[in-house]
Amino acid sequence: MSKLRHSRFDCAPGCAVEAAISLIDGKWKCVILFHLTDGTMRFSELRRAIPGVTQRTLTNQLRELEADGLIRREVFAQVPPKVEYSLSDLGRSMTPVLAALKAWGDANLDRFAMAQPEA
Amino acid sequence: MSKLRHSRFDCAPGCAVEAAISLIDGKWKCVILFHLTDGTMRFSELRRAIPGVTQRTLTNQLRELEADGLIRREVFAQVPPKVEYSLSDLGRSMTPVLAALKAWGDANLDRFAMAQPEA
DNA sequence: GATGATAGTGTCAGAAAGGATACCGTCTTG
DNA sequence: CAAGACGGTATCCTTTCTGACACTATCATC
Repeated sequence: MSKLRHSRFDCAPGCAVEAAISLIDGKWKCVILFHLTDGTMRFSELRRAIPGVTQRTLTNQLRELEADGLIRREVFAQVPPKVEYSLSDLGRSMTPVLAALKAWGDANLDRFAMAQPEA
Repeated sequence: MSKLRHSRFDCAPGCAVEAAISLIDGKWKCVILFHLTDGTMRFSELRRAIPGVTQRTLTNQLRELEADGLIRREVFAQVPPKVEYSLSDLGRSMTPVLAALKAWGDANLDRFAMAQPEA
């Protein structure tokens, strides 16, 4: 469980990469995280920012991210309910990963861009 | 059957990230990619290297990785069949992403203690 | 003749993820 | 009074992923 001893990638069961992936595995999680890197957002803001995700799914993903300690959830007990989501320190530490993923995506998106519907 | 597997990458800045994630999303894909960073491997080698994955699942994951252009598959038409898998250039370009994931995992694995009963 | 190694494929089945839809309570606005 | 915004829940459903298991073909070996 301590650090993997090889400098090269090690893929034993329970490897660190798998663990990291498991946290951002989810159809919308990385999108959520990305939006939150810009700053705090309310639930409805996220919903509008990510068209195509249903309330239920968004809630689920947020709950999982929260359970994994990647985001913080602040509830304001006021009459029109207000809930703010923001990155935790742990979530912010994920930024390099997201950056690497984004860099890769940006560099290679065109390769398979044709294989998708126009939408 | 290799196209609509990936969700649409049309929208936000997070889409590139989503695209990248979708390629390594799969229970064993990053494990496979890691093993292949060491060099070419045969099917049975991978199978032995990754205990816990079934033949069928391994085949599926390899097929998807191949369909996504991350790995190359070379079939040698000889009597005991021989198939070698190796990273493609695209697959190798994913290395920084895997490295970032591994770095994050190494740094944070202890935080959330996804303790695996690993030797 | 039987068995094993190789690299799969085919079928079945369960789990999990995600989507559709409806509903909740409160308050404000029309 | 009714509708809408807010941040969800609850229920149902479908798709997808993954595992278990059996089966194939060829050749070498026992």
